[in-house]
Amino acid sequence: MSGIADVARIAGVSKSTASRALTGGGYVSESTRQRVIDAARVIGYVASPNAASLVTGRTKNVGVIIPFVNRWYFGEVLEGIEDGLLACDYDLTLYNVRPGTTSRARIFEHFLARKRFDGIITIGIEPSPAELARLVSLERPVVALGGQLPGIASVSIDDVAVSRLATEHLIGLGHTRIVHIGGERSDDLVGSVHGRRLTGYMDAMEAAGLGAQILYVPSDMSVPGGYAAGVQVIGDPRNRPTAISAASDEVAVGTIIAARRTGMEVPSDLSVVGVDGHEYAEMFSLTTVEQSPREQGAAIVDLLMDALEGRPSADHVLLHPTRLVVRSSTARPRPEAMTRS
Amino acid sequence: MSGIADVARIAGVSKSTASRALTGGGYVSESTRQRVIDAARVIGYVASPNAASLVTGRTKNVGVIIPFVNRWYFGEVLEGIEDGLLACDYDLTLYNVRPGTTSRARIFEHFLARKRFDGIITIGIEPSPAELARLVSLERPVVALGGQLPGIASVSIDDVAVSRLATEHLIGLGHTRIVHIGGERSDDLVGSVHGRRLTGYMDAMEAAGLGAQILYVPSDMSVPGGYAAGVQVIGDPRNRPTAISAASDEVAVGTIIAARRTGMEVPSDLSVVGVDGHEYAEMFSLTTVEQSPREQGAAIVDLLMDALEGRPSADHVLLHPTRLVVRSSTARPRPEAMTRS
DNA sequence: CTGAAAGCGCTTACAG
DNA sequence: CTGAAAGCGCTTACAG
Repeated sequence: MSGIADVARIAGVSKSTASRALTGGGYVSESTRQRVIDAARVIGYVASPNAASLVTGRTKNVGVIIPFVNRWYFGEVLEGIEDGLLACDYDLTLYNVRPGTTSRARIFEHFLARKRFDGIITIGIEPSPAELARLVSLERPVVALGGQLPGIASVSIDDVAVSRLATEHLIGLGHTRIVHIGGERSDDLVGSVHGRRLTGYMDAMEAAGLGAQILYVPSDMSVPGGYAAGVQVIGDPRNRPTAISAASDEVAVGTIIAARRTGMEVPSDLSVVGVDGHEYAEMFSLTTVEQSPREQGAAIVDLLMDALEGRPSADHVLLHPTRLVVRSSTARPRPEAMTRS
Repeated sequence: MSGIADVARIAGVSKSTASRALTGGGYVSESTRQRVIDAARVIGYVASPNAASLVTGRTKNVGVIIPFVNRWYFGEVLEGIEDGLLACDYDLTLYNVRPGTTSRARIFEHFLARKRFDGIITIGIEPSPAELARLVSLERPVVALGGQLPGIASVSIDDVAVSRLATEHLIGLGHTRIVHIGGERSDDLVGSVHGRRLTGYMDAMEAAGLGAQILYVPSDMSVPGGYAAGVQVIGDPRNRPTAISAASDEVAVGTIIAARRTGMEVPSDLSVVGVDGHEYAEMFSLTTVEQSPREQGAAIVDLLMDALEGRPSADHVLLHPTRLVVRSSTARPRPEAMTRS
């Protein structure tokens, strides 16, 4: 394992000069720089990040705090972040704070305290006050993706608006008996993304004078969750809605699977709309409000880099664009269904 | 930011003693140790990993090289590994070498060379000779999950056997026109998991005297991939098989979705069997050969820890157990279908 | 059982 | 533009 002393010796300069040539700081004559760089390449020299960090105080590493890795949104975002960090020459340390595990406390209290990073990106995390205090105490820039941390720069979509738009799409088609699946009032660790999407649904219903028809069924934000809830909602033939506004595409897909299994046709018997732009959306011809988590991952990296390099960032809270994509999981309700309402 | 000198001062001892008390190495009287620990707690002291690594040569960090984060198997395994490393007090640095990206080369040539880890876990990676040479040149223990690296300790399932078993299950039910979806001959970066599963299918067919009926359709190892391939296979009413042996549950699920969409009933018109034990399996009543990626993640961490602590590991190539779980996506073929064969 | 000293591999003022 | 020296925050022989 060769060190900078070896490079210096081969290039015939001092360690100081070798360091300057390699890191790009300070004056070095072009010819010397070239000689040093060549020497480094010849022996395959790579600076020890530990030693460098010790003196510079920078680690060239970013910590990513994420609740799941195995859900579409989180996986996409994580890959977007990884790409972004790679381009900036940063490593990524993964802190998986799955809700309902004891490891979450351990990570916040023990692992983060090591400060092995120049900054932190949280994804879909709504920290408790104690956790937030921990985060602040690290004295490193923190940026948030898809969660609202007080006083922390963030990137997200407007979760209320997307769900309102999805619901308005159903209302515009003539539906009145619209059930929302996914939402819940209580906000748990994943953040109240589903809570805000429920709000969007309710807003749309009320604005259309359908406040009395508001009905929502809580569900896990996953395909099996949507399936289980869908079976329940569809099961009762007398109170069956004509349309479902799902809190996410995973929930929507689960609902469609449940519908098909029950022998219902989508969209003739039941319209279903989701939110996300999931990779399965096309396969299920799912009408949805699309977001782009990969780009959000890139955007949050940019925001963090601004903070790390002391650049003022354009915006404190960056709202990422979304768009309604109409496919064939939604249609006008059947006439008899409409009159029954 | 307080250092060990502060702890030492408060506890009234030297830095040496403070360090010994905190790291557990060498002799320290019980009372002194307690005083040091208390002092550290009072000021919230956490040793700088950089400084410690610089002298010990250990980073307490593990690099994980993974092609995807967004596929069920990989996500599960990653969470299992994260849990295991957490328990051993190791951080996890993620190296996402998605196939078909330029970042793969950059990671192998640039990022890994920093050696920010005590060891490496590769997941489903079949490195090129050059990449393997890189890995070896790091002079750190490397262990592999689900890929075969020459001379490297590994954990995996018997991919040939699971697929053979799945196919035998179909044959046992009386099927003879069985198509395999997923397999391909060429092996790409993800490793030839699908190649080995194709082999298992062919072995079973040949052993049953059905060699002439062997037929396989390549597909992406994903739900949309299985859907697309399924539509093709099912589309031709004259050559339609009575059963599908899918290379993975994701492919199987995609096939089932395609079948339902085409108006076919599973299993009465078509039996489908998968491999994995995916979280969707139950929702689709999928018969499958179950593996447990989370436990494999734990097992590979154990293997790496053995190597890091100089313990001889029990086994060099550890084959993880699997089991056939019969649900209702498979059944005897219809009589007329059988005679037609 | 404890402390003074050296050193891990770098970078960075500071002189020249 | 270049080099000698100090120091980043720890741990570890080595004496005592």
